[in-house]
Amino acid sequence: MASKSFVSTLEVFKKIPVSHLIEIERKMVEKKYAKGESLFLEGDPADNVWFVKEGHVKAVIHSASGRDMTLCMIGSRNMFGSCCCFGGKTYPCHGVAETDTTVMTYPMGDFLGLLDKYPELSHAVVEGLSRRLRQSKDMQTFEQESVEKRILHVLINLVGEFGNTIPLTRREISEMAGTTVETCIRTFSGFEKDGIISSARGKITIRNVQELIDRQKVS
Amino acid sequence: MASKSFVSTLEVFKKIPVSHLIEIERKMVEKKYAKGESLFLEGDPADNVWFVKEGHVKAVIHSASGRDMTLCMIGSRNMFGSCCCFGGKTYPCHGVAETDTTVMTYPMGDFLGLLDKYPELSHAVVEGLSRRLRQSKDMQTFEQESVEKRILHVLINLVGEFGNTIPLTRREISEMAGTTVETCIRTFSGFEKDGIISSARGKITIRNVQELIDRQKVS
DNA sequence: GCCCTAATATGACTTCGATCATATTTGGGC
DNA sequence: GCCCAAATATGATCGAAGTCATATTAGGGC
Repeated sequence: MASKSFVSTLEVFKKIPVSHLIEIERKMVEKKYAKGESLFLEGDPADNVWFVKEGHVKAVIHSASGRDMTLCMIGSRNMFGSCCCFGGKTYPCHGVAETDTTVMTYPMGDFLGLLDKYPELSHAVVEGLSRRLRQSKDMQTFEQESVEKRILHVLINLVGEFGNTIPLTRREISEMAGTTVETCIRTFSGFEKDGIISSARGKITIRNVQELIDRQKVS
Repeated sequence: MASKSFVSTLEVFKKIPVSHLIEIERKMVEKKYAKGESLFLEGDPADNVWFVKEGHVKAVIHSASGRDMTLCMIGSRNMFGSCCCFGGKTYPCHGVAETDTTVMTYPMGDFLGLLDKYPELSHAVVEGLSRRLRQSKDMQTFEQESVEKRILHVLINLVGEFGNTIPLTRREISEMAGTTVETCIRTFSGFEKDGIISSARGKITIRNVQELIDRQKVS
């Protein structure tokens, strides 16, 4: 059973006895989505927590002005849904498969039961939520900075997620940085001219993260 | 004991037996701050959770470009610190007394212990965190909208906090909306001309919240 | 291999809101 | 009551980035 070992690799469950994981496992349902498919829509009843098994999922909001914004990327072995759903009856954003993706779902009601049963899980969830909240606040710090700084910020975060080669297009970066494709492309041209990144179609390679961090600080 | 009744009025503790609250109470320390004083600085060790007894506290970040931004206002009987501190060793923002304020502090380590002991508390905290996270995401939705819409958004939220008369200056609103005082004043002039608000120095009166919501939707 | 769509690229123009400057008003403290 | 600092107000200017238009390139599917 490949999926059994999957559950035990999840950070939130790491302190729960392996024998109990089998029971938890039993209620999980595996689902597959093709790139671009919706896992759930904004406003759908939030009835599951999700775990990414393979691929990447993004949380998108559609603003009144029509421009989409990517709030966050959830990579392999990460949980989502929990971040927004306790106390909320519906998903506050649109979940989209960023790549071909395999996820596991777990019923929200049962998950709340697990929190009572396992204080360690509760701790891990609270920790995860507050980490995301800190991240979110952190993003707000940059939201009034220049587009260039916001893009640098997004890139620096993505290096943590993907390593030095980021498999995303300029459009995707622009949606994460809250700008337009055109502005994003122009900014990247500048970065390439200055030699701090190189890129191919749908792929960005960072030579040295420190250079990005330094550039973010100046003027 | 006035402070004893205070603890029992806190939302997060509402499901905990009153007899246990006395013990919790014992570790709380009351502190008073004058308007403008700092409760903690960004980067201070996050060693306490806080409860507002009287007044208002704001969470501020200082961006690289020097402009301050108010992330949130915490009103009477609300908890803060928890939102950012689990798993984080330091406060990620600057806590400032928005008015003359009385707060109660509770040691972070003991609070984590309480979470294990009282699943109901754990639930309440998780719920609070995810509510704040949803709010935060919600703010991001507006951050790429026009200044007018952002200001309307801030006002609508503040009505929930203060009722129809908001005791804040245009400077304070501008810091919450991520704009300048001048632009904020100009926008308010427009609102007043159209009769959807009236105002005195440091006080904004909303005639009808629905008018704000409607205006937020157009064009 | 070819086609079509999406990604990358670049120019021209416009606009929103920041910035700077300068008044005027007002309430709290002495 | 007077003074002063902060709040409100308004004009003029500038620049970053959005918008629109148009080209070029490259990869995936048949």
